[in-house]
Amino acid sequence: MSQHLTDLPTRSQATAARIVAAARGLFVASNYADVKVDMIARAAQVTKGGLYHHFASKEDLYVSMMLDDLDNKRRLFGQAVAATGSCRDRLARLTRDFLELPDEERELTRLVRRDINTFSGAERDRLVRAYQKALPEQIEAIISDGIRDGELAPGDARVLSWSFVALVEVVIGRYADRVLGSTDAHLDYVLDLFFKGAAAEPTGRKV
Amino acid sequence: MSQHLTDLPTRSQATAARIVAAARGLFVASNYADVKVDMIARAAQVTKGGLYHHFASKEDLYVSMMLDDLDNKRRLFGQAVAATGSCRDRLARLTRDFLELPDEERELTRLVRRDINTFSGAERDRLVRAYQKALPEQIEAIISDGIRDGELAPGDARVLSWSFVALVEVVIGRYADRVLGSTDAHLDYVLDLFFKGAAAEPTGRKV
DNA sequence: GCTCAAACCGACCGGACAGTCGGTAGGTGA
DNA sequence: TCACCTACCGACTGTCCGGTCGGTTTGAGC
Repeated sequence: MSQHLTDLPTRSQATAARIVAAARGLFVASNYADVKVDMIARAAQVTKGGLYHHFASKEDLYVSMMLDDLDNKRRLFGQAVAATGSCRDRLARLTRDFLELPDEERELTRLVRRDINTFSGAERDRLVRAYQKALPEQIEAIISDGIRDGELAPGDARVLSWSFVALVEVVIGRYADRVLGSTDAHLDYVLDLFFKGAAAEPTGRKV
Repeated sequence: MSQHLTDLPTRSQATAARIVAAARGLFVASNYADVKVDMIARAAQVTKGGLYHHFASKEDLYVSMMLDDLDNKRRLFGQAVAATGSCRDRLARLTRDFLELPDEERELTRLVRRDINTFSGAERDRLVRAYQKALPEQIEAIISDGIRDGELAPGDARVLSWSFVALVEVVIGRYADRVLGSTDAHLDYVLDLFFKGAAAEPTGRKV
């Protein structure tokens, strides 16, 4: 190994990375069952045998790909959690970081919810846990602070964080993405709706 | 045909209905690919041959099942659209009608979004159109009225309606369902969040 | 330039599963 | 009771695809 003292990628690592990249593109475009191992291999310029030299199974490849990505996202969004400022500002930062991701990486987030029923037992749990650590839990942390500081009305932080995630997913949908235009418009829509609601003017009436 | 002057179900119709009912239960529990035709047949007390006597293909069975159900929902939610009253009241009625549906029928709504990528071309479009007619379009109609009457702030009614649907889907999730308890609590959560937002108090500040 | 291991190849295997087809059962009308 | 038609049966088939395995290539170290 000429590379044993550096962290330049070895040939093996480069091939594995090529396979993962090819898999990402295909899995984003179609669901788990419709992506064939042969397609991934061809897209990655490897044969099936070569692919299986690096990954134990199709499921292993999928899970590796997702866990890598979710760990990156966890680190990325962790910055917003660690940031100082109002709850709204920190949520804005996190959401902006998300919206400015390359299309493919942003779309990957949908996959967990789309394909999660495909897996069973241990692998499924690993995926769910990684997803929760990357997104809902970090948003929940910010929202909990918001509630504690009186910026948000008291409520279940986890349900609120899932609601927030759901709203973000709406604005990255095909139609909403087109209607809203700029990233700033997306951001304003989500934050305004989440904080102030859709009513025409602040209603002060008792419930 | 002894039944030709009545609308009592014939033996054939009864069997077809049994198959559809069995398919519903199984498709709600697992995704399209994981439900085998043999399982549906067994659950419906028919053989595979019998099943294929009534439906041209697995896809045909799935689509028939969904179109039937979506048409029922379209009629059900149409009542809220036709109702008089404030935008909030009509949305509340529609949402309550939805939340009070039997579990299985409520869950069916998720399937469209879950399995839609499984199909291609014509069948896919039919499903999407039926779904849009049943849910987003009817909500959009109510929301458009709300904007026109000044009850809601100006905005894209379709994006708002999808946001509303997304919030409803959150509260029927496992965790939120448990935390919120009663149907009324679900309803209040969704409507308050959608209309007034999550902020602690009505903010009057200029944007 | 020889050696050995890791990387890679691709024809093949075997199980799963949607769909078929030749046949039987049951009921209806003449 | 006979003729006929629809409903239903279930063993079988063809295909698709994840995974395997005996082999070849590559290149690092000596």
